[in-house]
Amino acid sequence: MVARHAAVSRQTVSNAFNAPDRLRPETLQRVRAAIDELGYRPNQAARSLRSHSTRVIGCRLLPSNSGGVLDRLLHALCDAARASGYDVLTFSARDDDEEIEVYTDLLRRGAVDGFVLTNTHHLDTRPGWLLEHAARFVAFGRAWGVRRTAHSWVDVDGAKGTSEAVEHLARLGHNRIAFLGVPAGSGVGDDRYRGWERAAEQLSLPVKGLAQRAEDGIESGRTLTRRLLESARPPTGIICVSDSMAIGALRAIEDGGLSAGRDVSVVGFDDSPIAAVLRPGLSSVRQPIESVAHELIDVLLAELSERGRAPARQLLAPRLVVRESSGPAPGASRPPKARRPLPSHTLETKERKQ
Amino acid sequence: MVARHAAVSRQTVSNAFNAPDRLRPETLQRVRAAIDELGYRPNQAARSLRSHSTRVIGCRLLPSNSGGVLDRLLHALCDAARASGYDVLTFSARDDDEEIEVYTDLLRRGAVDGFVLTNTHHLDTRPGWLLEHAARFVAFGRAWGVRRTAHSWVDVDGAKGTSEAVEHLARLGHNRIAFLGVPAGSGVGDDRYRGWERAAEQLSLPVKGLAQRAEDGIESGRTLTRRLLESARPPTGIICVSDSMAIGALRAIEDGGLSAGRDVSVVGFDDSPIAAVLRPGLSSVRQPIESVAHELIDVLLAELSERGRAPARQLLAPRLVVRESSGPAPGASRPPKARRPLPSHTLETKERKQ
DNA sequence: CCGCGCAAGTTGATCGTTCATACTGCCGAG
DNA sequence: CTCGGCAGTATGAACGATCAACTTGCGCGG
Repeated sequence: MVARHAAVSRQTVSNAFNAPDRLRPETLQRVRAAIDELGYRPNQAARSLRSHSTRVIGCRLLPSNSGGVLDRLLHALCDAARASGYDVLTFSARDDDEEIEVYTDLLRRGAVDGFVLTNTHHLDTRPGWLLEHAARFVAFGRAWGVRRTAHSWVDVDGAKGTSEAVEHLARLGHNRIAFLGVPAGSGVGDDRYRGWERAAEQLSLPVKGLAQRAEDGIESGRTLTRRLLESARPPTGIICVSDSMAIGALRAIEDGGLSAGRDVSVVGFDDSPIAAVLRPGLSSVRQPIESVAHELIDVLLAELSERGRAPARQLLAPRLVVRESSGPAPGASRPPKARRPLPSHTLETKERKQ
Repeated sequence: MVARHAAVSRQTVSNAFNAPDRLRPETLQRVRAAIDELGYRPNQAARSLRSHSTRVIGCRLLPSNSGGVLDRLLHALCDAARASGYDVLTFSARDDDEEIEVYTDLLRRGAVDGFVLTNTHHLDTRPGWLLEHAARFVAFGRAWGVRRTAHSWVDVDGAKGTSEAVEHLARLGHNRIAFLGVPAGSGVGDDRYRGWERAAEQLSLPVKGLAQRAEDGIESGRTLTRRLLESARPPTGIICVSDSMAIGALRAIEDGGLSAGRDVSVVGFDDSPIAAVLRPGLSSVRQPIESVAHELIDVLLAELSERGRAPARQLLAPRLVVRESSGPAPGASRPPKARRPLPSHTLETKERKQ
């Protein structure tokens, strides 16, 4: 400890970092001056060894198909973590089992204090494993398919997102609004489906035959949309569980010689970078990823500091980003409720940070 | 050290990890059995403290605008690092100065052994700073604008990529091939420009007035392409420094009532996920990011193990991914050299891993 | 028969912190 | 005047591995 440059003991320097309120202001200032002068930073390894906390958080990289959401999350996580004096260690894994192997390794080696779980899904084995092994973690995504969640999570209210999408289209005069979803059983998909269903029922819009489901993907979206458009009473608005589905929907609309945003409106989910680049620009529900990251870190740090605290849950609201793929319903020259400019949704100008 | 379960000393267990060749095979096996049985892993903090190596590599997250390249790189880096017993610690930074601040912090705290530099650019201050502070690192990207590079790097031969794009279009019968670039001075942009120029001259194709430059972006690509198409002798092929530029080019072609891939062919650079999703699909030069990541890790580990070794340089070749945006030149019913199926370029089927 | 050298494994010290506890004044109550 | 209590600081030990130096056993040449 070279910082006896300040004529104090090691421990006092240590306290200057870890418990500054225990020092007399005068001493603190002297120690801080010495620290700055010498450019001293406590060695991480020694600190971890003694205190059994590494100040590192582990996070699996998602497969890149998540449409830029992971990218934003990781950025925001790193920022939020660093602001609290933590670092983020990333790893990739082909599947959940491999992820658990990495957990085992990192925990046994004492390389991380806790984890941020991403991409939680129905019957996810990871939370149970982590609880069993007394690891600290927080999930981005609720514990789908589990009766009582015993762990902390932060999530985005997908139902609210699709509800708002329905309301948005309804305000534009649409009265047959379809939903392109994924097969029942996926927590996220069911959540978004319910938002559509709930809003449609509240607005007395039809739902029968208007919900189509298939595996996520552009081709799925295209096929399902073609089917919808060829039906006896085709919808004029389509809300999609993902942007990929929505891209497929846009294609099917073009395929049918129709114009997206004029003849049929489409809303996607996740506001992936592609959404802003497509023509027409894809209206999409954007998750407040930056806030999610902050909450994740907050919750995880609470989890780390207090053993055995009650699990925290945070549900954040997404926001609809309106682009050209959603427009007034055909024939509705004066849409019922949209005489005033739309209040709750913002028109996007260029790139808008959350 | 609970692993005296094997009736040996601590140090022998340590050797089983760090120098297995020093143990008698028989002993080694006994120790390994005990390790497996107890699920023991050496504590990272203690190991780092004593050995002054953390087995962690720092890597800045790039701003997400890099069109998916960073995402792939990070995945591959994590995989390659883990395969060599290292972990990757990520951080974000708004600019190079902030990045250097993080370097300072991580190095002083002894939290990482070295860095992978991404997004190197003209007159980059980071390599100099790192060299000056005796930090180990390897750059993804050459040291542009510096006479003698004193550090290791791995890069992709951008000139080769654009050259191949020119050859590809030439084989399809195009004889006026333009280039959309960024203003001179950016190393990457100049490199890609030279590839176009070199190939065009070798094939005796005109270059005069066919190279247009502006800041990277969709709108730039659109403007430059409009200008080209309105010129006296418009090109039939356009090679772009980036996919964003190429997207702009596609739009300008549509704007002009032309068909991309039939009337005018377009080739982008980076093969961002958007390229496969656009209609027509965008032909694009794909960087071998996974190989880059492996090389980066190899070079960095060599750098870590041998102090003062000569800097390593690796230049890898990209590969053109052909999609619908590049087709036979209009009027060239029998393109000169393409009677046989194109040999060196593969037609993409769905998603192709590098 | 001695001693040298090498292979295989052991031991004490050490890395740079923080923990637990002990010390030192100083103040005020008894 | 003494002593308990407290705030502020100092001291010894410990965290769990690796390093460097030391032991032990064995084969082999002189």
